[in-house]
Amino acid sequence: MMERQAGVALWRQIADRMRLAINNGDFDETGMMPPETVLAARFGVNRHTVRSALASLAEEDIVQPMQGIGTRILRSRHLRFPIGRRTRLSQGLGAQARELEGLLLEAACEAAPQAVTDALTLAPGTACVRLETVHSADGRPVSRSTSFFPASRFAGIDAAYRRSGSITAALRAFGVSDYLRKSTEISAVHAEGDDMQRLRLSPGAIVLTATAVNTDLADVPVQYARTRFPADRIKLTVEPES
Amino acid sequence: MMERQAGVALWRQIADRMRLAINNGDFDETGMMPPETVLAARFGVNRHTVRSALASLAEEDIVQPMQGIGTRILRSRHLRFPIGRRTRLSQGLGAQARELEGLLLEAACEAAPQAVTDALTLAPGTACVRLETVHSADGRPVSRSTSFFPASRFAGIDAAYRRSGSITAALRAFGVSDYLRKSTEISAVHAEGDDMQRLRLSPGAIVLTATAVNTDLADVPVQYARTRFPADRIKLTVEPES
DNA sequence: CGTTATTTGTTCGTATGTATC
DNA sequence: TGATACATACGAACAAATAAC
Repeated sequence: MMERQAGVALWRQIADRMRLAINNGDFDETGMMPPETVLAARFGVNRHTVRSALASLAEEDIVQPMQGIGTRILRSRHLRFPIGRRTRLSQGLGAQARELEGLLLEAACEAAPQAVTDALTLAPGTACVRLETVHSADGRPVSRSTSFFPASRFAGIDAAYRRSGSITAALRAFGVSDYLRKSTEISAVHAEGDDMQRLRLSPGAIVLTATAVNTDLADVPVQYARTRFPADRIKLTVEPES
Repeated sequence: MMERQAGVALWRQIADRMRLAINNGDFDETGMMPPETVLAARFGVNRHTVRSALASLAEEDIVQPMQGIGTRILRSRHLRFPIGRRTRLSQGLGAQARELEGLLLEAACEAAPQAVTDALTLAPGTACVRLETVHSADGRPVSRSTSFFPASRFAGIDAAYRRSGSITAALRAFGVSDYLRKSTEISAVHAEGDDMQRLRLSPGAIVLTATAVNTDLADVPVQYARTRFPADRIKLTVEPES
């Protein structure tokens, strides 16, 4: 039935499937999880194993166990983040959350890695401003970004970002009235280290990674960004649009 | 150092990181993995643990251990699958593999799930033709698709697909000369059941899931498809185009 | 009001897998 | 290779809280 002895604990596999079912709205009628004994029978495992899985979901604030009553579902549903010609981080999630918050974790000016200079068509080792940010929707972290801007043109953009809390506004302060998404590359990996902490994920959680290059209206690259989204909280959508 | 009691065995976490490093081209210069003792030191674990991780990668045909010499890297690099206005499964991967093969696993005509009828703007429970396919590049499975076509318009499209091995050709046989990608939704989950077998993945492996709706030139929905890509073999790219 | 059924919470014990030395 | 410590999974209870009668 379910894979054992594969390097992934049974309780975690079950936690994954339950999280998915919750996000899929499978229990929306009652707002409660089925009883542990029922879940154990459904997955063909011991009740203890189901309890471990539920404890893991409770840790993530997805469910709340209540003795004598059952296990309540606290959160469900994905947010959608649209990727298109004019992709803006804050704007994309705008209507889907009551409160959206951006936080600048770190800013530095340094020689950029080769992947960055290649994408921005800069000479290898060119200095760039690097911004590390996290965005939260209704108190839940939903994205973690690492951005690079050519330092020659955008020195001090970190201060502009700090003032406005917006990349769009910060770029405008440097004369970039508008910018377009040139390319986006999407992959997915298991969460690691800093991302796990910042996005409040448990080990084994999946992050969607979008690597993007933005250009100004003259088609000159202005930003290279790698944004990580928790796959259980965000879906990416691609909308054909001008 | 690395997370314990996390539901994911250390050797699997390390296998994940090594697979990522290999795909990232970190060992391209030599084409060999560093010695086990070096890897053990780098990850801060016992050599046995590294050996378990390497055994797992060998099982996936990613590396090949050779007595007295070292561990050779067999495969690396991602394929890129472009998503755009005119997304075609075979065409997208065309130039990146020597040999591309599509296989029809199953065809059926049945009442479609609600998610499908909603997306295709059909009445709930409308009959659809369902096609289950796998695509392989150079002998490696790279995608697993489930497609739905309204049965009233496309009855027998399975035969057309069987003849041509192409959705584009099969649709053309039904008078759809061209079709466009209306929407795409991307998420990522752990591989399960049938997908694990068909894509030859190990448990805990990540699959990128693209759910798409295609319409004909009159903007009438013709196809609903859910395609699963192994995240360690495929990256999705979003290209703004005409 | 107490009784009963349901449901989560806890404690034993045992066997196997994981990781180190 | 064997010894050791801990995590995982199962099984069989029993305790505690809640709801319905």
